[in-house]
Amino acid sequence: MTSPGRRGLGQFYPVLLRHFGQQHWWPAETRWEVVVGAILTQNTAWTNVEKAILNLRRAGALSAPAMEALAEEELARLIRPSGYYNQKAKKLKAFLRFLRLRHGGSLRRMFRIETQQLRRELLAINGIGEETADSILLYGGGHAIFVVDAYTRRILDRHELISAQAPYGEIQQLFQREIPPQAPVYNEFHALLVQVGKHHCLKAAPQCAGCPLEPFPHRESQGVNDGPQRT
DNA sequence: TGCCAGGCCGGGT
DNA sequence: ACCCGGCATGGC
Repeated sequence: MTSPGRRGLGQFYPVLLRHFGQQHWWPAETRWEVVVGAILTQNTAWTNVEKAILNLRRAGALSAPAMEALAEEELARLIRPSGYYNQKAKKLKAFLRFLRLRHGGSLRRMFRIETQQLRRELLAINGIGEETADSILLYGGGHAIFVVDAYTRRILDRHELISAQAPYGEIQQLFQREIPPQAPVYNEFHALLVQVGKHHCLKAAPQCAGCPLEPFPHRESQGVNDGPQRT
């Protein structure tokens, strides 16, 4: 009978889907935009990324060749609203160089590489860590790999399914063991977790009331101790 | 006003 | 193998 996860997890998905509906992620027009967005959204609110992408579009720089033609300083200026703009301009340039040298500048060719092999290649690029690599793989290339982000960590920690300090790979494997590897499902599931995270399981306050996952076992506070004693 | 947001890197222990 | 400081903007 294969118990569905230790508790929840597998059961979260249908509940969230029913509550929020399809998310239609990643919010981008093209696969190249997915790559750009994945880098720009590192530790940054998506609304700021939207401003940066709008700047790029208005400058006609929202394609790989056009972006690569820009001076790094000019690219940094355009993506300024997304924060860390000097770092991120460098990262975009690093990805562009990788794409051109290693895959002839073609995302279609790049995404034909086997999942784990391509993942290693992406991680070797300076500025691409695990979450960014997996976002590109899943949302850009349709590879069946689960994306773990801060929301995912917080939600699983809140439900005591795994420690928030657990290594990325452990959390990822938890999902990939429980959920059969289908990209559309991984895509939707992660998008739904972000949706939950935006309204509940906040860093500052729990906000458990009204959460669709409220029926599942969880703790209200996030401290190691149970928060302030109520005496 | 301070805290937060869909991380990652490099240097130090 | 961890831990930390740095990177930066815009919204509430």
